[in-house]
Amino acid sequence: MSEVEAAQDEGVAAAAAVAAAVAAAEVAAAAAAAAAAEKARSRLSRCGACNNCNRRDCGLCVNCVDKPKFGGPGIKKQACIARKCLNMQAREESAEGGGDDAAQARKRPKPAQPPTAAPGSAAAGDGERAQADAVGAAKAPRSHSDENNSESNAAGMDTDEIAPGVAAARKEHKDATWAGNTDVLLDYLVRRKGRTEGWKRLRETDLEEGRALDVGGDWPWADKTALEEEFISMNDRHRRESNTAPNLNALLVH
DNA sequence: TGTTCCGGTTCG
DNA sequence: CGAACCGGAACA
Ligand SMILES: [Zn+2]
Ligand SMILES: [Zn+2]
Repeated sequence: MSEVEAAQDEGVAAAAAVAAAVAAAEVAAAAAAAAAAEKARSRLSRCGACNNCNRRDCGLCVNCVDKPKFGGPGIKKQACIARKCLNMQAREESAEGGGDDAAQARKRPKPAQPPTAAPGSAAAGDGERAQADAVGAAKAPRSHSDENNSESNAAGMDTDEIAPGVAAARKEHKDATWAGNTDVLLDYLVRRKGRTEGWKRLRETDLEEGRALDVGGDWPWADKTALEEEFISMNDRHRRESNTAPNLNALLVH
């Protein structure tokens, strides 16, 4: 083989390689564009079917405690750690023609009602342990010095009759929820990394001495802290991978 | 209106 | 690079 011939072969090979590279690049670019376009619309939302989706707000994790509903400042804005969906689904783009399926029923969380019956009574119990008072949830534990409570009900007696046991149970229920709130909030404040701004603002306004009451609920987790840790990492891992892996069925814990 | 909480951005 | 923040659409 002459040197000229060898050089020609090399040239041909190089040209072919370039062509192949260009083609591959085009494919990759197209894929990237498609992926980017996909990412733009279509968020993921909770499946509504997994264990966590069917849980109620625990009211104790850092994410719950952050919620205004629980007296938090709403800085983190994340789902309850115990409720973080384990199988996020692509949001179905709009409603398909005609009557849609039963996907609607399992969208939003259970209201998480306060006790409707005094503990020990017939209607109490059966998995109705968790707290989370969403009804008439007062604002922050101590909203800015503002009190406007005037009884203006001159119409006489009201027909609203709540059994004394229930009223007491509700109050206790709520007190317990709020008590844990401040503790967890404070704990998180000293334990967290990074940012300062949001919570700094909180510190000078809402934070105050918390009465430690400790919620006496029987949670499914034995060691609250350990499980919380587990869920936090799961949460983040899921979040990170959700770009490429919309379905993480492997994480289902049925 | 208030709540949920994803996902992108920014901070450490 | 992971943790924290927060804009803001979807929902109730
Ligand atoms: Zn929670
Ligand atoms: Zn789910």
